[in-house]
Amino acid sequence: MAEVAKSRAQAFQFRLDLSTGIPVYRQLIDQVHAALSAGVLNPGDRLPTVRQVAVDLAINPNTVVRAYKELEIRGILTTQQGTGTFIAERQTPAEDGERLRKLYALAAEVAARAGAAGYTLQELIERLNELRDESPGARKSQ
Amino acid sequence: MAEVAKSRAQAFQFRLDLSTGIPVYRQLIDQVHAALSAGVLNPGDRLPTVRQVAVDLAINPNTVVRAYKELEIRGILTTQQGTGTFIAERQTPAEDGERLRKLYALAAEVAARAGAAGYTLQELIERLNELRDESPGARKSQ
DNA sequence: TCTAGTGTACTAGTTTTCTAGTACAATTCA
DNA sequence: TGAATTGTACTAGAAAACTAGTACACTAGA
Repeated sequence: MAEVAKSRAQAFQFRLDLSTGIPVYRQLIDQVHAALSAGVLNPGDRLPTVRQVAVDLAINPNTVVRAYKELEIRGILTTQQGTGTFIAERQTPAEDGERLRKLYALAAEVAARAGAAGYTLQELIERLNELRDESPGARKSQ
Repeated sequence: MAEVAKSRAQAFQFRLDLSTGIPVYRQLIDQVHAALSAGVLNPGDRLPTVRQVAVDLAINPNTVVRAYKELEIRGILTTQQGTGTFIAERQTPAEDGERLRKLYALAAEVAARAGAAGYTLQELIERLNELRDESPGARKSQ
């Protein structure tokens, strides 16, 4: 028994809302993003195993894999076959990982809010584009 | 021959980029939005007819209809069977005004938060664009 | 080595999305 | 009224998205 996994941040659990029509794998991704921005998950934390999530939510392991894989591609987490899945220590070594990670989290949250309020992402993006064009002051101080 | 349509803002034309993988109907919607924000299209302007667009772009009339219909639902344009499709005089007829105002408020708040966190609006917009392209579904209630 | 626990790969079925085919209905104008 | 022009409705097929079934491979620990 991996007591490490048990004693640490194993508390994290996924939820599922089938009434929204939002794909399961995307809900998982969003929840990881949200947990990251909320500080519930931190670098090095272990995520529940593919099978564990599959059993808990009564879904197929591959659906969990898909979510984990996308997050891994973005550098959000790392997977180690036979060991487990963990929040990456450094999200994106390319640039300032922390900064980019927060930007992702912010974008995800914004997207979720817009959707919940009945707006398409496209609509929001257009308004933001207008704002950007209107007030160059909102840009990086130059 | 409707010389009215000919002499007025009939200049507007749709384009199509099949290499992007973005659905045709969506490209049409985006182009109307872009033309509106760019001032190329203005309230009262007539859009090319469903059939005209279908012929020009070698697509099915119903694909054009779908784009026009979504824009109509949002109050962007009005259609009149047997007459044509026009940019709505008032983009925000009463109740839609409330909706748009809230969108503006949301956009403003988002912009403020991004700025406070040290991101440019451009950065956020780019991430949102990625999110949009990743999940074009999200299913807006119809 | 052996076993338990982990992620992975391949394939397939179902659902949703997107586009098309075809016929119908409303409007305008001579 | 009747023809031409416009948008609309219904149906269906192809493609993509999403999830599932099943077997395999890697890792850690006894």
